[in-house]
Amino acid sequence: MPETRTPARTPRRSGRVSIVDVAAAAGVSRQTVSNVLNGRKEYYSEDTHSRVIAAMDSLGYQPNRAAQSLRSQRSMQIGWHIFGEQLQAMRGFTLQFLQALVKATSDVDHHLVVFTHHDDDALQVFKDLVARRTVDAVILSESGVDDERARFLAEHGLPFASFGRLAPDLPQHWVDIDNAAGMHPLVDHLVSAGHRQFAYIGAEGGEFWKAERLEGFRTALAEHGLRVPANAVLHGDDAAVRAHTRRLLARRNRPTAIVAGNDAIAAVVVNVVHSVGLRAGRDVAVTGFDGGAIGLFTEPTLTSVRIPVERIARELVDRCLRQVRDGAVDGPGLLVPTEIVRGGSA
Amino acid sequence: MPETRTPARTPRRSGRVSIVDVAAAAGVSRQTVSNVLNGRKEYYSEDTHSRVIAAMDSLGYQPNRAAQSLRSQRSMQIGWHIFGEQLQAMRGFTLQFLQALVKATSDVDHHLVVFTHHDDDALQVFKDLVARRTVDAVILSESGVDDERARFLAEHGLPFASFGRLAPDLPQHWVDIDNAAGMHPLVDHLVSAGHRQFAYIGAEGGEFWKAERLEGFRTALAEHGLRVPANAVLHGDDAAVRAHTRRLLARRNRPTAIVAGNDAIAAVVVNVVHSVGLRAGRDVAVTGFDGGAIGLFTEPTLTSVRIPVERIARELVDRCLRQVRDGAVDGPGLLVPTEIVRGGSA
DNA sequence: TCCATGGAATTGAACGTTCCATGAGAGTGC
DNA sequence: GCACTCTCATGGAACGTTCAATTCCATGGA
Repeated sequence: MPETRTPARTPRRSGRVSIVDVAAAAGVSRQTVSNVLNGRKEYYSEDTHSRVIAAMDSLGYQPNRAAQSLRSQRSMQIGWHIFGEQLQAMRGFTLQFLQALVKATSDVDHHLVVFTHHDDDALQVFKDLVARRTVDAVILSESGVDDERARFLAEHGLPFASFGRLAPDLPQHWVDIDNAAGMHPLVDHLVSAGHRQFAYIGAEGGEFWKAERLEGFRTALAEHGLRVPANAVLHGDDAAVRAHTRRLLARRNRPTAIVAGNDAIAAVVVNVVHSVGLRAGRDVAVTGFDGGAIGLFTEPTLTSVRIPVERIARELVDRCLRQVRDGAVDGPGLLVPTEIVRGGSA
Repeated sequence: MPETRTPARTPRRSGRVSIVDVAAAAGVSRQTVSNVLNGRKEYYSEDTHSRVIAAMDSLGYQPNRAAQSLRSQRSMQIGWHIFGEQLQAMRGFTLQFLQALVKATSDVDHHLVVFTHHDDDALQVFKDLVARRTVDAVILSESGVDDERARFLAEHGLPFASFGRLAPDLPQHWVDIDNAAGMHPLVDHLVSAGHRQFAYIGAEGGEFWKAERLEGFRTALAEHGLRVPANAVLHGDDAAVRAHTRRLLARRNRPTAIVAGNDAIAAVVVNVVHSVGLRAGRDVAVTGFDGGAIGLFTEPTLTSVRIPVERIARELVDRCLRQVRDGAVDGPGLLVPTEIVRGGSA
């Protein structure tokens, strides 16, 4: 009998082309194809490499993620966890950040899976992630310094990276912007434009970045020998911002420059400025912070501080993968610089 | 030697608890645990069911996605593909839609994977998806009637559902809002408030929904015996919208109501209205369309038409899963109703 | 001649689940 | 008592890949 068994050329039931089909076509073994696929150059010759590549191309082979994932214990997926508030409210750069994350992950041949929590237990999502290993790592954004999500992930050994500084006893896997430093060019610009009377309107809430922006604002002013009166530093939600702004503008010695804690607030301020018959950028300078799309929809457009989302996304993904590859690496956090965006509002 | 080899009770190298551990703990077979897991009630008794559940709980068992996926040929993941423009521009509900999708997918025990394309070849992403089967189905948003993505997916047999109507020769797996119908209550409201002089400012581009909103606007007016003058129907990008609005407001017989094609445009219009010293909602009525977060950031807030994103997301996911389960089911598309949102702008 | 060396490739096993075919045991009908 | 059905349960195989160990073969030194 010339051939006892010839299962080789049948495309197998699933119809999809697998690694063994490629192996057969290239005249090598399964494992060799796998090695080529994973670029383990020390295990194959230049010649076989090209034969395998040719076979893969001609068969239109694509490795099966589930199989790779099962065997290698890697999902090739990165999770992104966001709070509902980030979506509800118009945190200007959330969308840009999403796009940046999709790009950053796909650049390293990974996929981005998005998570939110809906019920009370914010950690439930993470318990599932840890147990089922559906993602190799998690990116947290809008994290507080003492983020319970980060703490949980650290305890359970799931790699993560956080957009926002973390407490010293947590692994320092974070990327953040230097909010305080970002304020300086903004203030410099305003002062050199002749402004001396300032007001600050920030978002309510105790997050680190909120305090830091205000602090940076104060420090920057101080460098010019200026200070902001205590009654001109205000906080609040949407409605409060409107009210604050109206009252500020009604004062006898009304501020000539209103510095907002973020673009969304600045947009509201601009609106209120107009609604009382003044003009932003001419009668009152208004600045934001984010540098996102919101600033383009106001009239005039916002002068703001741009957060380099693409860079941040890349760094976060990079930190995640380093942990996946090398185990827990506890490097220092990273502060990325911001840059000022000139619009018409200041 | 007392022990030659005893791999039995050792939790196996990976350290994770698997289906066989549960089986051992419950005193049943692997397959029975699997059956319980998948709710195949005809294959186990009530008694074994509770024993298995108890064992799973006490061991903290979570099924391994990769293994399930490999064997069952289901990834339990749904992809969402978006164009860069949806992220760059402030398509108001993109974020809300994201949140709704995350919720809708997690409600049916699936995950959401987000895709964009970066290079020229928009279909490259889909070629990968088809070949690697990383997702069971794809959700398209902002789809044109003759969407090439939908056509490609239909050809390659990957289930999909589209937010936006599709050409008749494509599988009718779509959900959409009735833009024309949505305009009617808005116009009714304006007319009953006494408005007779209308203008319309829409986004540029030939998308179906843009034409339909304008058409709905016209029809609704006609029902009141009114019509909009040809020179008061305008289109354009951001800058053009500003210019258009200024010119409209400068006319001797300026419109008393400006109907915008979406919230982003309406926001710009409101801004311009204020910047020329008028007040939206008092001197000029302004309406939007989307009913998203943008409308809350203008002063006054926008009167608009709310798109029921949660409902749409649910329906899209549902359509996807029906295809995955039952094969290609070619039901009719679904038009979901909108509702008017009352803000201060009209 | 013999053995160590090392590059290139191969084979058996394993990852954790579900599919498939089969089996044990109890109940039913004749 | 026997065949039949029905419920519940089982073990082997398979999904497609990578890990770990092994083989093959040419080379070179002792």
